[in-house]
This record gives sequence, C-alpha cells and structure tokens, in this order.
Amino acid sequence: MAFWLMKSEPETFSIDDLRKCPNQTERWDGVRNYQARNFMRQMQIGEQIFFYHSNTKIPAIVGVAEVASLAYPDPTQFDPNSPYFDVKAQIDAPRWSLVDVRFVEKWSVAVSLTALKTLSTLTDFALLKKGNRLSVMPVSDENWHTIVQYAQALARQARA
DNA sequence: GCCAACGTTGGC
DNA sequence: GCCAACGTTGGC
Repeated sequence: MAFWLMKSEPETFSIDDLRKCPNQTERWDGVRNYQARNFMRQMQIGEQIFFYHSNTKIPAIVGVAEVASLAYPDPTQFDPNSPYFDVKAQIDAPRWSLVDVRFVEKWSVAVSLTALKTLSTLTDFALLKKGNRLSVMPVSDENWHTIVQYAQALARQARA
C-alpha cells in the first residue's frame, strides 16, 4: 500500500467540501500535469492520502482521504463548458485520468507547511522540495507515519 | 530537437 | 499582489 498527498485550493475544493459530498466521495478532476496523472494511475483502492490545502493563508495538511476508485478518464477533458476542457483529448484516446477520493478524517489541528519544515525526521519529502508544483505526489511510509504522529501530538497538546 | 515565450502554481 | 520556479507550446 502506497501513501499519497494531494493538493487542493480550499477556495475551490476544501476538505469540508469533500466531507459534504454524497458518500463523502468526489472525482478528483482537473489534474492537467502528466506526472500527477501518472501517480493517479498507480493508485490502488483504499490507499491513504494527505489532503493538503494550497495557495491559501496557511498552507497545511488538514486531514486524510482515501483512494475510492482506480484511475479512469477525467470526463471534464471532453466537456467544452468545463474549464478543464482539452481540445486535444479524444474519447477513444483520453489524455487525462482521475481517481475518486473519499473523505476519511479532518484533523482537529492542521499540520502547516511551516511546521512540516521544522520536522527534521522527514526525508526526501517532495512537498518540501524547492520549486515543487506537483499536485499529486507519493509519500514514503516513514514520512507518512512521522506526520501522522506529529498531528496526533498536536491534537493532544491542544486538548491539554 | 532546441529554446524562447507564455501560462500556471503556490508560497510569501 | 508579487514573483520564482516550472511545464508546455510552437516556431525554426
């Protein structure tokens, strides 16, 4: 089982929006980057995802979601009315894929990008690499557990 | 196949 | 709102 991180701008689609979806599940549409697409094509049902809020006042991992489908063609690429429409995409040769994503939990205390940068135990974390713009990326087992434990510690502190 | 121009991402 | 970093496009 692999672990992942997916970015979303909360003004567009936040973790609260995901929680309110039918079955708390939604298509992760609009990814138009080949590397990110390829990662989604590797995803297996049930794999865990950090839900990251980007391009906002406090960029942060705000909770956990899970992969709810294998990758399939993103329907918005064929829809001329969608902002994600792609003229070059053909029905019989789709360019873009997506997976369904299901809400798992929202953390009581988010783990901010600033906080992540202070975690010296994180190794080779793509999110922290300079100039990183990838919206879907793998997370190593070690980094996943480090961050989850840190989030739990923050939650305990907040309760105390 | 190179690379300049352009558009986008996303932290600050 | 700024701008650095990056990916994509298209002329040659």
